[in-house]
Amino acid sequence: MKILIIEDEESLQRSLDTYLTAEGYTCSNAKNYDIAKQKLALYEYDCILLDLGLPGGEGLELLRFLKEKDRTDGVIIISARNSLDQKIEGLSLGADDYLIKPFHLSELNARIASVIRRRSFEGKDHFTFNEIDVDLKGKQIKVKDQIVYFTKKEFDLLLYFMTNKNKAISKAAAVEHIWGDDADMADSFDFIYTHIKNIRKKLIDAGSNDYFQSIYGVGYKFVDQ
Amino acid sequence: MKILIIEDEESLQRSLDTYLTAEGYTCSNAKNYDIAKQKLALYEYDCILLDLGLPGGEGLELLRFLKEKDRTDGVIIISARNSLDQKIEGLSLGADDYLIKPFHLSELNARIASVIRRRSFEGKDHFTFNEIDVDLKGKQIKVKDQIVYFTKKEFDLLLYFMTNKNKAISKAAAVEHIWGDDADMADSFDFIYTHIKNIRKKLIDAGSNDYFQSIYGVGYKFVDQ
DNA sequence: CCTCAATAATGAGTATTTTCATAATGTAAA
DNA sequence: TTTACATTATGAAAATACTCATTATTGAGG
Repeated sequence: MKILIIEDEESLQRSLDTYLTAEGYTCSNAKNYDIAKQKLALYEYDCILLDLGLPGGEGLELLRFLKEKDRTDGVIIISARNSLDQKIEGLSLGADDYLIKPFHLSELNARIASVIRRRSFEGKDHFTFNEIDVDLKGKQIKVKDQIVYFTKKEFDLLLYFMTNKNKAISKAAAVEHIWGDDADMADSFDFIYTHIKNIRKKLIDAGSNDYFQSIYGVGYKFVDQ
Repeated sequence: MKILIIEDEESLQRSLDTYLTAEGYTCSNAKNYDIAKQKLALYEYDCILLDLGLPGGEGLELLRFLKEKDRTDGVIIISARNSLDQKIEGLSLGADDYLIKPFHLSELNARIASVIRRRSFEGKDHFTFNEIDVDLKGKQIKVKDQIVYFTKKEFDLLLYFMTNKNKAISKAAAVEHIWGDDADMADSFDFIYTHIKNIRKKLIDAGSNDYFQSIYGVGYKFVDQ
């Protein structure tokens, strides 16, 4: 997953890059309008973090550029709350989300994941990976064209990992995804082991592979292989 | 719950008023800056729906006014997506949420409920109603100073009804609140009967009243009485 | 390589959530 | 009033989710 960080404030840019790289994203940086435009001309990104605080309203300019070109890159706007004069036209210009500084990196991470996931589903009603086919509308999963029944939690979890293929997912992140806001209610994440075990069993029983690779001290990665 | 609708487009204003009144809110209308300001000077509202499309940026002006006066009314901004020149400074100015036209009334309804709920919790860690005391941090409920154990779903449901005291809640709305996004996965809402039954029993066993009044064809209302 | 401590997997038990069949109740029409 | 029909209540059973104790695996440091 490729992310473009458009941010002039160097310390923030560096934290973002470090954090997101650790999260498994491939980051590219642009510290001003020109570099950003140049990179945007060359590549598409899964998600663009755009600081509207670039001088001279250049942030909005970039957003307009993307819109004109019918680009489908996900965009998350970052802006300062105290810059009252800063115009936030962004959402009308098609940005996917916004964040007001200061924000927690984990919050950013969640939004990026959500934007990427939303985009990867856009218009689709099936999500396929090798012999696994997830029917998003019918909430049904087929493995090798055979319906395999997964419980709701299993379904959510499997889909979550599939949409984050080859990306290490911490247990905490997975639990937050299952539990949503109530995640803080959980005092132990142990039940994730049970769910993973059950999903693995169902997949293997259906003649598929164990795509879940456990990452010691972190969580799991759903791998190609 | 009092809502102020600041909207100049008459047909939209009327739909909002009709719908929200049916939802049990008390609506007040303002079709321009002057009327809005006048009403705001007289009353506080639980939620203000503010169309930023008022001529001459008057919408933002109202928002600044509220901010200056340290008003705590909830504010949801409504704005048109295609009005590219419209400046959406709103979020920096302390609005609680925004909606881009056109939107579904049910979506608006959900946001209003969420804004009102959030505000009613602001800074509190207890939510009390007669002899029922909900410890929001400790996720614990006391009835007549005795701890009564509710399961997670029961807890959420009871709290939801308590925060919507005297307001009819449809089963669909309650289920959506329990299930979140997965609500569409539900093909039957029957389990709500069981949950309500169990909550009622626990409350009555603890010496409290049955505050749940069932509304035929709709759902339930948590009443004062 | 071993050893050790930390983390993960597993199986079985417990609790919660949901479904289902049935009974009770409310509403409107005959 | 009845009657018919739809909605809600209830108890019990089934499915699901979570916990816990035990065993296995991992990776760091000797």
